[in-house]
Parts: sequence; structure tokens; C-alpha cells
Amino acid sequence: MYHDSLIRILAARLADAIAQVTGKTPGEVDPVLRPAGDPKFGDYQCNAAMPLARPLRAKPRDIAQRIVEAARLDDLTEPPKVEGPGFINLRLRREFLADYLRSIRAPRDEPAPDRRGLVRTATPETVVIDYSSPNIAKQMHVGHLRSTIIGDVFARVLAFEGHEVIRQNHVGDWGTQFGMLIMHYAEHPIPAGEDHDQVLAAIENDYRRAQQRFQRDPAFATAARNAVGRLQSGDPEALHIWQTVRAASRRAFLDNYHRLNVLLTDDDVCGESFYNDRLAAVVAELREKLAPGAGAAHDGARVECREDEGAVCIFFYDENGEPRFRKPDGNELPMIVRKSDGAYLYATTDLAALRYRIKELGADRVIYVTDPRQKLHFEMLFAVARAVGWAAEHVRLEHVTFGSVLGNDKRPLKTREGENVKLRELLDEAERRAFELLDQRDRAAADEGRPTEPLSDAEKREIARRVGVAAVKYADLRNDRASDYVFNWDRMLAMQGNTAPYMMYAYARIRSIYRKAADRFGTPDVYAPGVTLRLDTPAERTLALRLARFGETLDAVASELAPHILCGYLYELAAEFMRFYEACPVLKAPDDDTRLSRMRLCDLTARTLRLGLNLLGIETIERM
RNA sequence: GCGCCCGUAGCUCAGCAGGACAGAGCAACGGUUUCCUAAACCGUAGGUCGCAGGUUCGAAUCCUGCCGGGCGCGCCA
Repeated sequence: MYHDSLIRILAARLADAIAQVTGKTPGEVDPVLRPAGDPKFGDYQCNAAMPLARPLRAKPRDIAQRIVEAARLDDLTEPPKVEGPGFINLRLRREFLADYLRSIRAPRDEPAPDRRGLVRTATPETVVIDYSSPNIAKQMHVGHLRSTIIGDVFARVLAFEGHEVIRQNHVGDWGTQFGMLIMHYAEHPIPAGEDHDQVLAAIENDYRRAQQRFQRDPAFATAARNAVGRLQSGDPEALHIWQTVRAASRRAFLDNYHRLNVLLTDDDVCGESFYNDRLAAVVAELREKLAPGAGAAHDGARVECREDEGAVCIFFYDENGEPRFRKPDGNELPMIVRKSDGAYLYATTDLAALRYRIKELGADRVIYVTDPRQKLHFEMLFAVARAVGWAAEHVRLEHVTFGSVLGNDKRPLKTREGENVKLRELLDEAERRAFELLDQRDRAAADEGRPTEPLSDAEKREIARRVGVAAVKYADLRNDRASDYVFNWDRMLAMQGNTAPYMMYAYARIRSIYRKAADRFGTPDVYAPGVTLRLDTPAERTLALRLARFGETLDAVASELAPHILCGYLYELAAEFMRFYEACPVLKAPDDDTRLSRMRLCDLTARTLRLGLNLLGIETIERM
């Protein structure tokens, strides 16, 4: 059994050797082990020798040679080669690779769901992830897409690694804007109906009308401001309207989440209103613990809470006593936690939320998935949480940002009318296009006289549904989350290259092989003890190596919170499977042993694709 | 003004804890179907890594400056 990732097994051996050469302990040295830049150099390369040349006063190639001589690698690799300026090139032995993969047991011998041989972390943490967070009384649009699906991948991956994940959907369900809506619905009926998204669209429309009236009708504006106060003091009519609007909004959100195949449920909703009755206490605590002079000094830096121009503010100073944040006029910039009129702000709510997450939910780590414009806000928020003592040193606070979705004009994606593209319209369009493509494909096959497995209309609709959603999500996740990306229908649903359908197709091909195998050979047990992996051809070996790297890939995805690394891996895996598929007949393999070996490689590939795609929140399909 | 982010092939993007000639997909051109789904596979062509310096045995990657684009900066969220 191998519980460690391939790269860690190799790195440990090399660290021992480098320690011998340098006279340090293995824990002190970095083997600088990387996947080989070019397959002709091997599978991995160790770049540790070059930087050692100066301190050891020796030629890098000589050092490399000494490392190679000290390293005990013969059970894992072919004899290492020292090449170029001092690279140590490593090529894994076929037997080791086969052995490593054989330690992945049959699904029936693993606890469900399939972990594909990967063990849970030895140091589980409680991780709160704040993501999606739409505002009520408005439909979800592309602006919510990234936070929702990126945050969802974090939730899935960290839970898979064995952490306790608590999802928090911090919906915007409180604020002055609801005064307008309350006044509007005092005079008009609140929309209702079966189609939750349509109901919410109608509410959003009413909201916009109310906003317009707010602008030009001073009496209405005053009434709306008063309505906020009525809502806060628990006036039954105001409360009823607010609750109805909130419930309608949440129903529509849940429909969207379900369709997007994200994990968020109604239980994960913990909106701004949840913190209302905690705000006063939070401000009181800040005033007490961060009173000027009370000085919870943190490595010289200082955070203090005091009144300024009638507002309760928090000021930040660095170790030299200089303000950490400044306004354009050069004066210091505080975080305001209570306005001069006594009202609280979203900064106050966020402070209450962070306190709740650490002190009551027991978070060791809090991850916020929002756009980068809020960077300054979170910098302040985290500084306060540290200074006031809510976040102990071991608690990690992270603001994870993502870029914008752009249209072809390189401006944030809008409809022709200049509105945000609604999530629902986006998914409808994706499904429609996927269905059309399926039809085209079948017609083309018929024209060329190629046989196809006939699909019923219901099957086609289901395939189009899953492919459409998968294509939208994958097209987003495959990009580095920090960078903006240009949204393009044709590219996304072209379904060639690095797209979800490509990987789903690879998966469907494997399932098809297994269906045919069952017809011809019964159901062979490819995980039986006698079945060995024969990695005789280059295509088989390449595929096997990729399969063996799944563990180290997931480690990287989790530690860098980078879904696109998983996308890249799955694309390489699918592409290498496609090459294997062309080069190595499975059902018509030359002999029984080879056939079973290849079928097992196929199943390992299918399991890896399915697990990997599921971690991205994408469902596989048996046929397409 | 201060701070942060971005600039890699015609297009869309990887690579950026420094490492061997800068990778992929799309588009272009050419090829593959008696064989497990051609939503596939193989091949050709295409780049002064925004510009200029610096550090280094070695820079797309680190540092500085400049050019171009975006974002943030007190009672909104």
C-alpha cells in the first residue's frame, strides 16, 4: 500500500541523499523535485544540485553525481541520469508504477463514496467557506456565477481531504433598500406563482420601479426611510413583506443552485439579518477592547476604536505609528462600524459574522470568496479580528478573489440592453446549444453511414442538460481564478479541446467498453489478485503515470485553492486516455492478460475522471 | 496622490516557490474510419513572453523604472 503521493515518496528519498551530501538533516533540505519539463528527460527532475555549487564550492554536475550515488532509489526508478548543467533526471520503473496503481483497490473494497485510494488528512480543520451570497429581491446573474461555483469546488475538495467544511451563504437580506420595497408592496400585491425565478424577476422589476419613485418622489422617499425603522422595530406589516420577499428570493436561489449542481442548501443560508441582534454587542466589545490606550499591541502595530465626527470608527496604525490606510486627501482612513445617525453598516455585520464563525462555529480557517474590489475591506476586517482577539494565531483568514467574466468587447459581460446576463438564461442557452450539437452529431453520423448507439429523446435531453451545465461551469473553472476571462459561447460549447464535454466523452467511451465487455466476456473482475498492470506500450505507461499523479494534483489544488489545476490535470488525463484508446485495443487485445490489464487501466481512468469532475461539481454521463 | 491587479502565438488561455530549445486549445493547412462512440486521433505552420535596465551559472518567472489597461481609497454593499 502507498499512502503518499508519488512526488512525496521520491522527494523523501532524495532529501535523505542530499542531507548526506550536505551534512544537514533531511528535514532541512529541499530536493527541488519537479515533474520533468520534457518527457525525453524522464518523469521527474531534481534541481537541487545547482544551487549547492556555491556553498559546497564544487561543480554542480559533481554534486549531482554525489547525490545520485547517495540516493537509494533502485526500487523506484531506473538509474538516475545527471544531465545538462546538473539536472538529475528520474524515470520511474514500470514495476513500481504498476505496483503503485495496484494499491488502489476495487470500489467494492473501499468505503463509499469512491476515494480512489486516497487517504484523509491527518490534521483535519474546521473550515468556514463564505460563498455565493446573492442579494434578495434580485435574480442571480453571471456576477454570482464565479463565487458560487469556485466556492463550491473549495467546499468539495476540502471536505474530500477530510476537513470539516461549513458552508455559509451570506445573503444580502437586510439594509435600507428594503424600505422602498416595503412601501411599494404596501400599495401593490407581492408577486407569487409556481416559477420561482419568474416570481423573483417580477419582484426585481418592482424594486426598480420603487427605486425610480424614490428618486423623484420626496414623500415616498421619506416613507421608505421610515419603513426601514419600522422593519427594525418589528412592525408586523413591514416584517411580513420582508419575509415574503426573502422567502421568494431564497426559493429562486435554491432552484439555481440545484440546477448548477452546487452543494448549497437552505440550511447554509446565514444572511445579514441573522446578525442584527448581535451588532450592538459587537460594537460595545470593540469599543472596550480596542479603546485608545487599552492597546492590544500586535508586533508594534496598533488598532484602536474611537468616535470620530459622530461615527464609531476603527483606526489602524503600523509599527511606526503611521496610519496603515489613507484617503485620497492623505488623511487616515478608518473602518466605520456605526454611523453618526446610530445605524450599523455592512462592516459591522461582517465583523459580527466573523466573530460568530470563529467563536461559535469553531472555525480554524475562514475563506471568503468574493470579487477583488473588497480587498481593502477584508484587510481591515481581518486586522480587527486579530487585534480584538477573536482570531488566534493559528486561525487562518483568507480573502480569495476571482476575476470578472468579460464579453467579447473585454468589458464585464452584459446583454445587448446593458443588463446583467441572468444565470437562468445562461443555463437555458447552454442546454439548448448542447441539444442542437447532439442532433447535428447524429445527423452527420447518419450521412456518413457511421453506426451510432440510438438515444431516446428523453436521454438526449438529459445529456444536453448535464453537458450544458458542465460546459458553463468548466469554462469558468479552467481559468486561473484570479484573472478575468472572456466568455464566448462558441468556444465553450465547441466541446473540443480543454472543455467539460471532452472529458465526459472520454468517460462515456470507457463505460461503453465495459457495456460491450459484459456482452462478450461476462463481467470480468479486473481487480482480482491475479490481474497485473502490464505497461508495455508508451501509451499505457503514459496513462498510468498520469493516473498515479492524481494525489499530488489534489494536494496542489487544495493548498493553492486553484480549481484550474484540477481542470488541467483532467484534461491531460482525458487526452492521454484518448491516445491510449487509439493505440491499444482493449476488447480485441492480443491475449486475456493484456485485455484485463487494459480494462483495469480503463476503470482507473473512469474512476479518476468521475471523482475529479465531481470535485469540480460536474456530473458524468454513461453515454453521449 | 497612495495602494493593488493585469500585459505570453491571429483568438482564448497555461506556465511565474528562477532551470534544459516558451506549452495547450481554437482558428488555418494536410492526413486517419474493414477496429472498443470521428464530440476522436496524427501531422504542418505560427511567439522580440508590453519596453528598458539590474540580480544570477541560468529570468516569461525575482528587483527597479517606464508605457498601456483595470480596480480600490469615510458614514453604500
